[in-house]
Amino acid sequence: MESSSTTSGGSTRREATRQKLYEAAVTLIAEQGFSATTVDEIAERAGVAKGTVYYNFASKSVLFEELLRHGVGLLTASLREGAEQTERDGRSKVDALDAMIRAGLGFIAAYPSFTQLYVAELWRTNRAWQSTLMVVRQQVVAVVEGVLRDGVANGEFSEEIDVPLTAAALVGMVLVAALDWQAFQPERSLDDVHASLSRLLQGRVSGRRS
Amino acid sequence: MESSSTTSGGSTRREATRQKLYEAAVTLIAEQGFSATTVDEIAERAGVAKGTVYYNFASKSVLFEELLRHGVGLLTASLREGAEQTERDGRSKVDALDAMIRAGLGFIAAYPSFTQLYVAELWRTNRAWQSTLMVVRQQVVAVVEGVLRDGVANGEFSEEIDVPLTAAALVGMVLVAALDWQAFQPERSLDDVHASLSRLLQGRVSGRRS
DNA sequence: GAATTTGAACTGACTGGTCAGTGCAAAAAC
DNA sequence: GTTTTTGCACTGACCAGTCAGTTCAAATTC
Repeated sequence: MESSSTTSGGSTRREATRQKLYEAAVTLIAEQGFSATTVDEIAERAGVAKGTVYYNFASKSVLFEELLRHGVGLLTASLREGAEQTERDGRSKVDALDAMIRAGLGFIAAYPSFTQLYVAELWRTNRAWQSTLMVVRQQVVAVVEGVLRDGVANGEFSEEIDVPLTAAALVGMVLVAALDWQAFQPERSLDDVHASLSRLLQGRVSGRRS
Repeated sequence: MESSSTTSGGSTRREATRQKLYEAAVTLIAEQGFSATTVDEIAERAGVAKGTVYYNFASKSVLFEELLRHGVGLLTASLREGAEQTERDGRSKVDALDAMIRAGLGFIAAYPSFTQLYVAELWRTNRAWQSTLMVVRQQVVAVVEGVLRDGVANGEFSEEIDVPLTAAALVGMVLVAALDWQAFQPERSLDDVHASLSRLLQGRVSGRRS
């Protein structure tokens, strides 16, 4: 999150340090995983001493949990914003979904490391931060669920759809398609990828017309 | 959990030991990640001495790479089998896709740990087994791409679709939906989940009543 | 307004523990 | 008698977390 350099109360220096640590940690953990990433590495990459990490965060796990929350906050905000724009224009819910897909792709393009890390850690079981993961997952899926539910309510979507499951599937579709895009065909444009997913969403894959 | 001995080669004693090690490693690594899982744990869970691990595999990484290849072999076989069944019946390519989704869900239900591990490790960069990951990803996506290409060729799918990207998105959709199913709503039946994804695939979400 | 004090932020050497991988003699298994 | 497994002691590297000490800007005192 941007830190307004002035504002009262909180020490800005501390906030800046935390931000640097988030940025260092997110890339390292995305590349290597949580356990393979050492606190020394994070400190070095952030350009601070190891002690500073522990001055700002109670432990390596806590740093990770707060990083997760921080990033998911950005993601959900971005999704919601995408959806709300179409809402203001009084467009359909399919358009809202479409806008969210685009917003999701945009976010992932902007923060690929965070997305990598999110996908890699989300379905692990028996870990210290299990509850944080659940919360964080639910926050993302809930945004999509909201739009789906609205669409069902106004008759735009079939009542037969399973809202939670469909929402999860949509999120997965976007996440995985985007990661694949970044990792294996980064030359493609966002519009390109968005168009493909849009087509898939609207069932124009199995329809024969052009 | 349990799996029959894998077809080929008579079960040498060595083969059986390897299998036990795969099974032990897959659950542990799925839960904790590669780095957080120790060789001692794997040996203990497999009911084998640590020396045996190193008698059978050159290193922890090699064990992991071979485990990946082994599992992806099972997955692609299962997907292909699903698709081929509809092919024998001369059904449409949508049906083949549908059958593959079902086969994928079935596989994931049977080997949830492997799927967890696969998703968690697939988009990591800068790791020792990078090349193995690429190969293994391509094998899975290629199966889906094949069906899509066939469908485009016979006019059943629009020529506008981006085959590689759509294939990746479909794989992602199934993987994530299935992991979510297992992790957060395991009481649902396979049929249930399959029906939802099927509906999504065929664009009956945004469509009018069926 | 210069001198002094305060305390939040930061530093990095150090500790106690963990873990991948080795070596090898003896026992099983085939 | 060859292959495979066992058990276990050992090593060297690595790492999370600690803590006594440093820095410095703002607050306080004179």
